[in-house]
Amino acid sequence: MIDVLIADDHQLLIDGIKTTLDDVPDINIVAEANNGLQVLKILQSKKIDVIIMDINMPQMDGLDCTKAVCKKYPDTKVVALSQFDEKRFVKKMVKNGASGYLLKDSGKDEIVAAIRKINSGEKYFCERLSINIINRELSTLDSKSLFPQLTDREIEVLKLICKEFSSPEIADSLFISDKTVENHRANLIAKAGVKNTAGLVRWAVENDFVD
Amino acid sequence: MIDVLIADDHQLLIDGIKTTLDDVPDINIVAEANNGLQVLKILQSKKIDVIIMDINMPQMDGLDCTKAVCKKYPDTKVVALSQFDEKRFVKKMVKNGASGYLLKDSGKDEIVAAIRKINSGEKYFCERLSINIINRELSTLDSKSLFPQLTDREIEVLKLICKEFSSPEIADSLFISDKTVENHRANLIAKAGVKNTAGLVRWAVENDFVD
DNA sequence: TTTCGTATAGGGGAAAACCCCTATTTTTTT
DNA sequence: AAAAAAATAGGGGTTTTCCCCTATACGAAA
Repeated sequence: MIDVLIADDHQLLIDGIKTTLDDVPDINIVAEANNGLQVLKILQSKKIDVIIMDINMPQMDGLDCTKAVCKKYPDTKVVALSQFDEKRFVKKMVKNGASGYLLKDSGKDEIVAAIRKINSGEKYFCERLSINIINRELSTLDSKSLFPQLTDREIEVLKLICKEFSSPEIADSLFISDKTVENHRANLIAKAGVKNTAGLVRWAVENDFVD
Repeated sequence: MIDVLIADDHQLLIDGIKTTLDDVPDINIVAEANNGLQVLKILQSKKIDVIIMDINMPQMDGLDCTKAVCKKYPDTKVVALSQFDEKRFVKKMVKNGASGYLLKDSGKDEIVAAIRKINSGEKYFCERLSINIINRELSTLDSKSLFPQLTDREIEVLKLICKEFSSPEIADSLFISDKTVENHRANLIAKAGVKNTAGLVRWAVENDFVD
């Protein structure tokens, strides 16, 4: 039996999925939430196998919630549910730990297949993702190897570099030495596999570390 | 009477639009295509007023096709049709000469309004484009003034900067002095309205000067 | 014909980036 | 408790970027 939580701010959609999955014997909808905070609250008391997670939610969205869930409850799998088949969202969700991606107009078979696959530890990406090219990329690689693992501080520095801050300016705004910033910058350049700050910024923009 | 061509690789969507526009007296669907090459072929024999152009198509996509059409047939207007309301796509299509942008889930009224406006030489941008801010930018400005006018040489230098070339390296590969490259770099930074090379690269990526 | 824009190139100097290192403290993981 | 990873910071140097200028040559536009 797979215990599933549905998180979406549209109750209609939750009801729709519940109805759809009503007669599936091995899938059990045991909880629902309308935003990311509710998800975290439910996880404190209930053990959940798979979360069907909308990306756009108030208070705490699916991106941040997925990140939090995958960190605190690594056994709980997340499948993203969205109306957009946008490269950025897909990549971002996978980066945050999601095991799969479904579009909101997916059929019953697809949803059921996704839940089963993901519960068994596999990945599942909706066939109709416009960028099918990245399917293979994403399903073979996991969130750790997809991107070099940047530390929180490195991401912080990277974002400031992309906002045209110089090393001394970053040092001032983070209350650290400019030598430390230069170290972070060098590590970022190495991790991104680029040659200089220009390459780093391009890599950051193309891999959604900005905005 | 407005003669319209629909270009989309999903026949279902073409049929949908045809049905929708069936009873509009002044709009006539006179042709359809499933990719960009077919569009160019049709234009050789038929005079078209407005092309409803999908962005994602096999063989030749909407971006390249729009560029080709606007160059060869300046009287034929193009309205982009896409499921993505992504800044990048919108900007790219406008840059390539499109007169408007519609989302695929637009209503009949919106499609009809767009075709009429665009046929009369105006611009039309779907209200629900998530980045409504740029609506005013785009509808008042044309494709030439949308971006600061970079010279050919500047674009050449810019692309090399984005490819992680340093000024001396660029100088070597273009057979000019590194001082000249530095001048181009400074002019680029000024034209882009950014502070340093990091900002320039980000601006270049976001405005599709790379790749 | 004169002006304007573009491409070219230089001088000179300050700031930043880049590249080696080493090293300590703190946090996380095992 | 020990080991690993992350964050901190420094020394010392080279290269590049950045910011002032000036200046010439050329072609196109006014």
